[in-house]
Amino acid sequence: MPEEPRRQARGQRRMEQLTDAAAVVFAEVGYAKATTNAIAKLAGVSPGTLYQFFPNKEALAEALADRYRAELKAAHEKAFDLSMVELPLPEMVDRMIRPMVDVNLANPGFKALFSSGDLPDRLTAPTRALQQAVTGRVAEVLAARVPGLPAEQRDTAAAVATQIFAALLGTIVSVPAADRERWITELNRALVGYLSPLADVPTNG
Amino acid sequence: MPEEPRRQARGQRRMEQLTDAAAVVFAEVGYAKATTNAIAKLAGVSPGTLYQFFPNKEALAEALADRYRAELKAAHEKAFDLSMVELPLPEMVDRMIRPMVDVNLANPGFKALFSSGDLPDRLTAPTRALQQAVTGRVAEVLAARVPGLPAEQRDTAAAVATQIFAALLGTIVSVPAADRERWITELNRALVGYLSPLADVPTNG
DNA sequence: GAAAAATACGAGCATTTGCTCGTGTTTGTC
DNA sequence: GACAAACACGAGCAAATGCTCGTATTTTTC
Repeated sequence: MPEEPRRQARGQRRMEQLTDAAAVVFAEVGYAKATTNAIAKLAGVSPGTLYQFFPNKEALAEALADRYRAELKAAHEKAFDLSMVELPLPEMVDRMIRPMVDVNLANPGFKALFSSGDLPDRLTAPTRALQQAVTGRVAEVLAARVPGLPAEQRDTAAAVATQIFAALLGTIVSVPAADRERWITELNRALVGYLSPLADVPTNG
Repeated sequence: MPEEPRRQARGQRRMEQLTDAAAVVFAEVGYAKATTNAIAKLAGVSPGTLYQFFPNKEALAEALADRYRAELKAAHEKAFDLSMVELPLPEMVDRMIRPMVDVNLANPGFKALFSSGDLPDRLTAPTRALQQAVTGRVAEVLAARVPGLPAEQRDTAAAVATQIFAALLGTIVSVPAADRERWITELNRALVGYLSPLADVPTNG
C-alpha cells in the first residue's frame, strides 16, 4: 500500500491553501456542485497538485470537517466553564450559542458541511461527527446542570437541541448583519423553551 | 414560441408515472444526484419520452413540489378547524403536526424538496413556496389564537416554528416506526416550549 | 553535489449526465 | 380511412467533472 509521504513545509502550506479554497467553493455552490478543478484554480494550483495531497474530493471535505471540529472544540473550551451551569438558563444557552455562531460566521463553508442534507454517503461520516461533537457538548452541559436527569432523556434533548440549532443557524448567518441579533434571540427562546422544563434550575422562582 | 400540446389521457398518465418515479429517485439519492435517465427507466419509459413532458430536470421537481403543496393544503384543510385555537397548546400543536408528518410518510420525496440545502437556484422557488405555505398556515392559526399578537412577532414565530418542524421532520421519518411517536412527542415539546410564552391560552393555571 | 523524495504542472482520459433528434407508432378528428 | 397531433423510442451528442500520468522542478538527505 502507498504510504503517506513525509510532508515538507511547502506541502503543509499547500494543504491549507487547498482546504481554504475548498471552504470558499463549498460555501458558494455547495458540496455537490463544487468542482475539484475550481478548488485547485482558486488555490492557485493545478488539479494534479491537489491530488498530490488529497486522494479525492471527499478527503478534502473530511479535512475541512476536521478543521471545523477542532475550531469548534477550541471555541467551546474557551467559552465553557462549569460555572455556567448555575447561570439562569437563557444566559447559559446564550453562552453556548455565541461561539458556534461565531465559528460559523468566520467559516462560510461550515454550514455546507454541517446542515446540508444532500451529501454523498461517505460524507455523512464527517458530517455526523461534527453534529455528534456538538451534541456531545450539549449533553455534557446538560448533565452538569441537571445531575438527576436520566441519560436517555439527556441525550435525546441534546440531539433535539442541536437540530434546532442547526436549523436556525442557516437563517442567522444568511440574514443581514443588522437582523442577526433578533434571530439569535429567537434561537435562544426556542432552545430555552424546549430545555427549561427539564433543565431549569430550581433556584429560579 | 412552442405552445403546450393538448395532452391526451395517455400523456397525463405518463406525467404522473414520471413524477411518481422522480419522487422515489429524489428520495433515494437526493435531487442533485438524481439522474433523469434513472427516473425515466424507473417510470418504464425512454429518456426522450420524459423530455416530451418536462423540459428539464427542474420542471420535474417543480411539478413534484406543486403536487406536495396541494396535498399539504388538502391535509390541512381537513385537519384545521378554528375550534383548535381554544384547545390546550400541546393538543393544538399535535393537530398541526400530524397531517404534515403523514404527508411526509406517504411521500418519501417530500423531505428531499422541503429541507434539502443543496438545490440549484431555480428550485429554491418551489422549495420556498412549500415552506411559505406551511409558515402561512401556522401564522393563521397563531393569529386566531392570540389576536393581540403583533403581526411581526407572529410571522417570526411562525417562521421559526416551521424551521424547527423541518429540522425534526428528517429524524421523524427516518427513524424506525417504533420510535416515531417518541420523536413526534419531542417535536411537540419543542414547539410548545417555543410558542407557549406567547401563545399559551390564559385559561391554563 | 548527487541521489532520492516531495512538490508541481496541465493536457487530457474515462465516465457521467442532462438532453436531442431522427424515426416510427398510437390516438384523435373530419 | 386519411391526415395531423400527440406519444414513444433509444442511440448518442456535448459538456462537465473527478481524476491520472508523464514530465519537470524544488527541497531534503548524505
